[in-house]
Amino acid sequence: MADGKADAILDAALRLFDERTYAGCAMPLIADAAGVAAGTIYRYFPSKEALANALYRQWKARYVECLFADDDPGEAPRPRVERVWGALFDFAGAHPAAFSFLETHQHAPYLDADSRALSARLDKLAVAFVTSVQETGAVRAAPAAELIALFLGAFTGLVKARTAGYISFDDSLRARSGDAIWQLLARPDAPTGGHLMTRSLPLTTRPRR
Amino acid sequence: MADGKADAILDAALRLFDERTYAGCAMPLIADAAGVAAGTIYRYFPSKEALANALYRQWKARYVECLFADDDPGEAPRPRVERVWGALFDFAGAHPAAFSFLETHQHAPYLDADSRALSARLDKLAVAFVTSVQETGAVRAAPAAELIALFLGAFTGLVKARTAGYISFDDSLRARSGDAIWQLLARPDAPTGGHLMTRSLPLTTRPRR
Amino acid sequence: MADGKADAILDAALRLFDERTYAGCAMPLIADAAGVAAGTIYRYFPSKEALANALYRQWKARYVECLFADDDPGEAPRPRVERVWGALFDFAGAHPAAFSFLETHQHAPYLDADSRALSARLDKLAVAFVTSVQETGAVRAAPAAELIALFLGAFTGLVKARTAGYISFDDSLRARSGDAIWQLLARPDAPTGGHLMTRSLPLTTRPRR
Amino acid sequence: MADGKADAILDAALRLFDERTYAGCAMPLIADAAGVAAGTIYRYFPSKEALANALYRQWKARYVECLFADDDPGEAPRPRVERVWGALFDFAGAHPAAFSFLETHQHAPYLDADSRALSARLDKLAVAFVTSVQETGAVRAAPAAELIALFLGAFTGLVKARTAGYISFDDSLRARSGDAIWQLLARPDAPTGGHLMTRSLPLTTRPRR
DNA sequence: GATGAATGAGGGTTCATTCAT
DNA sequence: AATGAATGAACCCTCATTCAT
Repeated sequence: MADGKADAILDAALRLFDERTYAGCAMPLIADAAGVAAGTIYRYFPSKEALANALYRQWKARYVECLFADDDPGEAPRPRVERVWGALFDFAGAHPAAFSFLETHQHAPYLDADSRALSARLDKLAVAFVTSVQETGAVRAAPAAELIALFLGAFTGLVKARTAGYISFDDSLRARSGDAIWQLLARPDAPTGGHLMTRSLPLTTRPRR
Repeated sequence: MADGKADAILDAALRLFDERTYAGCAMPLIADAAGVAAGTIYRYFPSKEALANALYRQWKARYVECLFADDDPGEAPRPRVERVWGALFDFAGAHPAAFSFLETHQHAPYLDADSRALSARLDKLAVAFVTSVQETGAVRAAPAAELIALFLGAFTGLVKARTAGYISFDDSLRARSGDAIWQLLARPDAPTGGHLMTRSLPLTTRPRR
Repeated sequence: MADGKADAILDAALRLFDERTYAGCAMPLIADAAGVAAGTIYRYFPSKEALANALYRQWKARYVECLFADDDPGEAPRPRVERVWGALFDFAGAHPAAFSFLETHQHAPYLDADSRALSARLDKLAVAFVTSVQETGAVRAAPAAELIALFLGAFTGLVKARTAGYISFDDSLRARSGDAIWQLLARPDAPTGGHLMTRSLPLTTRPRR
Repeated sequence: MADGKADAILDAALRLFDERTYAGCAMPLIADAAGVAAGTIYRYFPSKEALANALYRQWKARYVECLFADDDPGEAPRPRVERVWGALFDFAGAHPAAFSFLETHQHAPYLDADSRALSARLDKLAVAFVTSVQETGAVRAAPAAELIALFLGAFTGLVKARTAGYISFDDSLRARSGDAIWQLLARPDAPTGGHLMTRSLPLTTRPRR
């Protein structure tokens, strides 16, 4: 995972910031974990704050990139939602510390304007996605922020449970939780149907009221 | 909320630990926020770590206490689930910082054995609750830890969204999200029914396979 | 010389900044010399830079205050000049490190606006003094800055020679150097005269050419 | 001024040591200013201290060399003094940073025995010069160190005033200040005479008392 | 020879904790 | 009991120096 020194430092920082919080881990600790001297960090990052921002941006960018990468607005809502859920699984499965770090440090005081801008961009994409699936009528009419909070919060819960050792990420979890989260989002009185049907019958899904 | 000095200190610490993390806030800062001198904290708590543990235990105990306080194992699953969801709403609505603190600092390295024991006790209660509602057949057959993670994670998502100013806690949110979370937990092919029916038809809910 | 801790710190800093330059002496060194812990300095001064500025201002103010304190514009030029020379002697005799510090750190990059303003104020007073004594015709018609440079530079030379152990400050030095400096300043073809005579018999002293 | 790399390094170090003090400037800064890599300095100078000493010695040697280069003990005191004053002007005019560096770092703690020896040699030459001109009776009978301090201090004052932008070095300054400094040194009651006469009448200049 | 990345001791500064008041 | 000045270890960061390239 770590090729150059900068990467080794970023990797070590990611793990330690996630485990011990930003303020809770000393630069020499990160240096040790990265296998470099304390001073070396400063050849790559001008300060601890800059390191944390670089870290945040790096992962947030990857996160944004893969989250809606395969989304197809022409598809039916359920597969779209499950695809995003699957993308979360893929991302957090491969980079649990990164996912956790991004969630935990969402509004950290040391994040600079660029980092916040990136975060805001993701927020907008998420709102656009939710609004888009809501427009089909298959998804609850709640405020987008609310559904995002439930959806993302639920997934974050899984990641934390995994980190705590309570559960493990596998295909069965992915399938079960994907179904569960769809039920959470689905308009209760809408014809939900199975995977196969949803795709073929989007037009029949009409809100009753 | 703050009666004696100890309470003032605990209140200040709660807010600041939640806002700035444990390592990110200095004792004099807590003292200032509590309106006492730095040295005074040490008359009530032997150390910063002890203060954090006292804080954690105080709120975790209240949390545990109110979470399943009104649970009635004889009731139907849906109202039982919604009652717990409502208890979360009540608790987090009244003490958002406390809820957030408990969630964030769940596995903090400074928590001592007693704090962890308390945490484990809540975990057990939660597992027992989930197992209990699963036994009726109305709730998904997933591992309890998984459902707890989704359920609690989703609620935590709401609290964070509220803190970020994206949503606000009100009755409509409570109703909407209560319904959504039930759908997340409910056995997909079970007769979900309305609130009133759920209670009367638990026995008919049979898994297909 | 040092009463409270702040004074002890200022005294230690004065001596060490003078001996080893600002960048050349570490805060713990100052703390040791002041007989306090390193952290204690920061209860009185927010930073090393602030300490240096406080030091500069403290002494510059005293310096300005005593330099022209006894100057009487109605007096004859020579006694006025010698009074200032005497004031320098008194000040530098009592506080050699302070005088040296003020001279050496005159344009130090860490001096803030207030410190520079104080310095500029002294410069103006000096120019006003020189201009005033020049107006009598008894002092060279050179630019004020030039005469000040020579005058103050000569005195600084004495202080450095004293610090190096080459000379010692006593009444005979004061008298000799006071006379010498007057000769440096005096208009060459002006009636110089002795101390007593200067005032009453200027006209009898005729240059040969 | 910079031929090889060593010279470039010395030139950069001279300017920076003078501007920011020895402890106040980092080796990479000097390297940058010299247009070489940090490590390259160590191919020419074993350490920062050694670099500073080399610098000090280089300039002190040139300084000593040119200060009394044209002195002719057979000449009259006034022209001899003014020649030295002129040599100072030439040296400091051509190398203001060098002059300033030599004066400021006179007793710097990092100077080694050789550097101090060189400094002592100059001191001796200066004392010899002063003693020599005093013997003619045309110069004050004060201790040589005292006259040197006044003389050199006055000149240093001019250099500092120039650096600060208060004055500029030109022929009129040289003439005016040369006259002034002679008046400072001249025996008050001795026949001072003009330039031309002084030279022809050294033997007649007898102290009266 | 020259480079500049890497080192780690030491710099300025903060902060958990103590203790005289 | 309460204070807050004082402490010094530990923090983030700099920099003289080294060494693989």
